Amino acid sequence: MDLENLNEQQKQAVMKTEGPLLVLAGAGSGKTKVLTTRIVYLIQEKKVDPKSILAITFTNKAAREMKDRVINMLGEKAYEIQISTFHSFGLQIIKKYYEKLEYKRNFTILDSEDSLSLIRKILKELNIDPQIYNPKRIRNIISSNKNELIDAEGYSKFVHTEFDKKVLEVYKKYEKKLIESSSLDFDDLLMKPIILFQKYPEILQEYQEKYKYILIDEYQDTNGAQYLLTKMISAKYKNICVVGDESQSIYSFRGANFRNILNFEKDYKDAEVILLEKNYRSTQNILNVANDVIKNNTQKKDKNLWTDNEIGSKVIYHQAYNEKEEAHYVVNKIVELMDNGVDAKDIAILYRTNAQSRTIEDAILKANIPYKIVGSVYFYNRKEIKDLIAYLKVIHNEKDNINLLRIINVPKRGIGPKTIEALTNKASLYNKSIYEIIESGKELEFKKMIEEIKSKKDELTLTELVDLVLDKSGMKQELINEKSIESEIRLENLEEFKSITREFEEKYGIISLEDFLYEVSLVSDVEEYKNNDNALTLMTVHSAKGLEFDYVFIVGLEEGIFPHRNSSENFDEIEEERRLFYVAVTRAKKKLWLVNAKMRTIYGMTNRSVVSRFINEISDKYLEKELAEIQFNDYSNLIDETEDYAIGDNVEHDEYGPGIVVGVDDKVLTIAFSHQYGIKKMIKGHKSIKKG
DNA sequence: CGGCAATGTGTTTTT
DNA sequence: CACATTGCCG
Repeated sequence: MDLENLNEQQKQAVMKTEGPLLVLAGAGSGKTKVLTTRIVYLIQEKKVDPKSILAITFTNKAAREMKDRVINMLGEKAYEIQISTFHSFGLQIIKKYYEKLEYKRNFTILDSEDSLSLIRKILKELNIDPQIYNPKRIRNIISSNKNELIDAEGYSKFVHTEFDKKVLEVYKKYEKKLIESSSLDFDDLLMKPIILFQKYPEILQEYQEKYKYILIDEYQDTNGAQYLLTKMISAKYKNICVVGDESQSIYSFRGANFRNILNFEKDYKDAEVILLEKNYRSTQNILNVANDVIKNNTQKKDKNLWTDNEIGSKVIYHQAYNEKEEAHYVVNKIVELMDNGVDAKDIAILYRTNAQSRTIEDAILKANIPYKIVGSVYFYNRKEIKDLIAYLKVIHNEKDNINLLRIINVPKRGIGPKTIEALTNKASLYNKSIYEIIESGKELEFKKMIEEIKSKKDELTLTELVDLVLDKSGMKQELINEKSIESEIRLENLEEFKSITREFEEKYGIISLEDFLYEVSLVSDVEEYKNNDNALTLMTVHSAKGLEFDYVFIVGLEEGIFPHRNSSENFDEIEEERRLFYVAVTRAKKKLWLVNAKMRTIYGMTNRSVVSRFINEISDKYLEKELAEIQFNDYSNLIDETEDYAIGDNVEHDEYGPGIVVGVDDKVLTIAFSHQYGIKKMIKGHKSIKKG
């Protein structure tokens, strides 16, 4: 087999098939190529049975990409390789051994929003004030414990404060309710297989024997459960190859532990380590910027990206006057690029928080550039879609109280909070599901409706079933009656959903409701089904991981935004923000712009911003700085240079009303406005301020 | 029970 | 500012 198009390190990583191997793959160093070539090498050269290879990724997208590439290289045989995400792998195990885990065959997978409503419900039942015990926070605590394999019982050992005590109470009830409703949350998909393996060593052995060769992508993002799961399965043959880059670990807030990668050599004594430092993606200038910043992190392996690519133009650092001008600047540059023949799809605007997309979107709309915003509103998170799926889930598993409560009064059928409370109480009194104890009233009509659909479901295709649900539930009619733009969009989304079910049917032939629900539960983004048209991409840096673009704009490089204010206190969190910045920079192939604004309005408050520390960490020799005070003419007439101020002057602001000057410096006034606006800094002589 | 006004809250999010 | 959630009243 031909390995000639690989570099020396890549070749080593492919050929070292036996024993533990750690591949530290810098951004753009050909990681996926190594992984896929390695799989092919195992099969073709080492005559390994495709069935004994397990390759694990984090996203469906990555799994699919790997699969496609391997299919291209291997053909038919590739279908026998187990290439899947952590969660779908976990699900497969649970599907096989659900009985040993006390689950019914028709268990439900709850998404994070479902978990949250379950927690809200539990708080209510336990009479715990959600103001003090924030449901989201509690969910996160429970989730991170599960990711570290700490169940409620285990958590009881960590209880110190009153707060912990309440969390424990909720956690216990949460566990109980999941079992009662035969439901699993996302974390269970990883945790339950481990519990299964611990309880039944013979089952673990079966998996150890089956998967003699294991590959894990993005190892820096593994959490405790994922780490242990793969460790257990690889324990016998120890042919485990992990690929990752600790400098790209950006999900620690979700339990990812990049120390898993740093500790790999300790975990596997005879591990070999291969560094992939040659970058095939970016210009030297871009890499220099990335290296300059990331070297300020203390927790990392030494690694220095280099490239044979050209030096390229310097990275532009542009400071705009405010966020509108920031957007204006970026859009102008993009128009320029496109005038010079660049395709919109080769350009991306990256930001730290979704909220930043608005201003940019406005500017893009004015310039009439085709664009797409990735990941802000997930298709499956839209209300009407979630409602429809909730119906399907209840039809599949009537014990699923969470989804039942979601739709019992959707569309409105006169079942209000009182009735719901009564039903909930009765259900817990008799230790039955809500569905079971329904015997009268409007809710009985609801139950009969579900029963009717259930009785017909076996004769229908999935798409027909969806139609029946939309019809019988009244969801469709409600939207038709509403006749608003909003309801039109919702109806369209439901149609879109049917096109997805149709696609499933084309792909798999007859697909059961069960399989469809499992699949849908593990796929959160419909973009994955959609074609990539030629559009400019707007997205958060997090969503940009793993992608690349010729031209990249990173905006909002200000203290408080990037790095984010919630992370600026804590050392570890700042390092994570820095890794995030590193990820952002290394997305760019040809040219990179770093952009920020001097003034920014957040939550309706305008404040002067401080340049992001990451900008200051970059050596001047790689940067071309454009520190525009006022970039565009239409702003210059707002400044009146003749006005002079002193401390104590009374002023009147267009928006904030009366204020008193409390500070004057060269160009900037500090003004105290009424308390709802607070103290603000403004450019001296700005037309929005008048002496009063 | 359902609709509307008041109030509060505010990162990132592979599954 | 923009959105979600809560609380009150018809």
